Amino acid sequence: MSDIRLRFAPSPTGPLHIGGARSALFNYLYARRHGGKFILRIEDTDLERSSRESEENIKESLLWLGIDWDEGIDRGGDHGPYRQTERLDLYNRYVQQLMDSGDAYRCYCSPEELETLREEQKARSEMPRYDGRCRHLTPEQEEAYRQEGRQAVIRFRVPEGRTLEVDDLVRGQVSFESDGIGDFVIVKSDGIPTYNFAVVIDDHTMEISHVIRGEEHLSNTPRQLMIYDALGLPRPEFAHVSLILGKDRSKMSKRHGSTSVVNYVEAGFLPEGLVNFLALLGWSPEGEEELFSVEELSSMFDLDRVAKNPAVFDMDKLKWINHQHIQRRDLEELTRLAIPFLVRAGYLSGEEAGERLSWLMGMMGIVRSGLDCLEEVAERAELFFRSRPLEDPEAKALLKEDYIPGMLSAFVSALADLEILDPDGVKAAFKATMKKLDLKGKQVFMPVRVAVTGVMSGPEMHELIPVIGLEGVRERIRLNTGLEME
RNA sequence: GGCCCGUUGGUCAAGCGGUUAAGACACCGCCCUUUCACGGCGGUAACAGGGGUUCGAUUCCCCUACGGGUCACCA
Repeated sequence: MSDIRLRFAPSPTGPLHIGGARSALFNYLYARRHGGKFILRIEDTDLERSSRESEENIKESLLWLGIDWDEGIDRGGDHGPYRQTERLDLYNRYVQQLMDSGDAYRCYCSPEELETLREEQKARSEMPRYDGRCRHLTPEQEEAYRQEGRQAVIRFRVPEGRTLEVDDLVRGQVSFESDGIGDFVIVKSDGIPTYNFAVVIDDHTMEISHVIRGEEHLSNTPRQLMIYDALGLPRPEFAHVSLILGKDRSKMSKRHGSTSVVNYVEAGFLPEGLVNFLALLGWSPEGEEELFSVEELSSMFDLDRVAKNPAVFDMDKLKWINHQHIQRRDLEELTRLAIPFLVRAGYLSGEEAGERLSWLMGMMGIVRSGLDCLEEVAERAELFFRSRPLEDPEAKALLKEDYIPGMLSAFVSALADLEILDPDGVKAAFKATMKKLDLKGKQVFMPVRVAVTGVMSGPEMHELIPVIGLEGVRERIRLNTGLEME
């Protein structure tokens, strides 16, 4: 039995962010790789911003990505509850311990007073931080504040002159001076612990062995280290992964476009494509291969190949990787995944889709090579469902020649004569038409394409025609040229 | 501003004292294709700057510059 335990601990304050997804993925992959457990904990101590809706979104997104958890919310386990607001009693015990040892104290400063303090410090161009004015209140002073109706917070008493060191699994030795850190709040005035405190208690009581998280938490680490030390608790291993940046090299945020996992679900990316891309953002495999399934990643991933430098989110590469995974997916599965997009485009109804599955598979087999994501199927598949009205002047010009009606008619009857309408048959029909009327390929291929599809480009005609069928061909020619085909 | 982290082609990224400095995406070219894509082949393109250490630095150390993160009763 392995004692490797990792966790993903999001705050349910919005949909799962792409950076959060990568953190979750790294934790998950590390746990899988080393035969450990992966736990999902919800950090909802921010009552204002937390919502069940966000929690649901996060869970859904994780499951969509294929990142399932062994323990935690909805799964149970021996270390619950897994939602911080349900663990308040537990935190209180540790707070009491810190109060008893003198490592924590009550502070009665009002938000306004603290704001004024910060302003003053800024004006003197000092670092804004709590000055410790409530550090040594007498019981009488405390009582007086309470009489005023003031609500206390509990602050951690930061020791002076201490050097805090982390041996970070990706960044190496990193040290901080405690003198640069002011006494910070561990319990808010409403009695709810703050992140920096709760995370320590939770990671300890849940026996988390490795904390893999974003670099934005690196500067929080010394605070957490001091709490571990004050409580006499063993520290987990830490690994801080660098941030994912937007095109302008600042932390990826809303203004960079699609930042939540649901955005990619909606655009029709495949979970394995997004996972593959995310894994490659900040981590690199040993060989030159870049396309992997989650299972493969699970057997390869490790922290020693995680990069220290931040990575810019490259949409082009995501598309390419997703394109590759689209080509690898089972055709029927891919077709089923594409159906919602076809329905949304108005090409067919959900019921029809079920009845025409094999036909749809035939179509997908042709268009999939051009897809970076499923959303694009709406455009790519359009000509299988309807002919665009003939608008392109260049295309129109092609149908003006005198020989066109005869040629089309000959071609359609050649198609009609076929025993089976398959790619080879269509090729034969093209040949027969050219031979019969003594025409060159140039006079036949493009005009037929335009007459049938209304546009100058698209899949090979010998692939397209068997799928739309003889009637489809007749109908489209009638639509685009007004000619009736026998 | 203090503290912390980082800096190899446009982007991801290998490299862990001696290499013609990989590979991928993007881009460009050619081929395939009587179309557009797909696909195949090839090409352009990088060690931020300055000091050390060393026989030798992309690699180790220091400084500078630049980028980012963080300094909340948010996580």
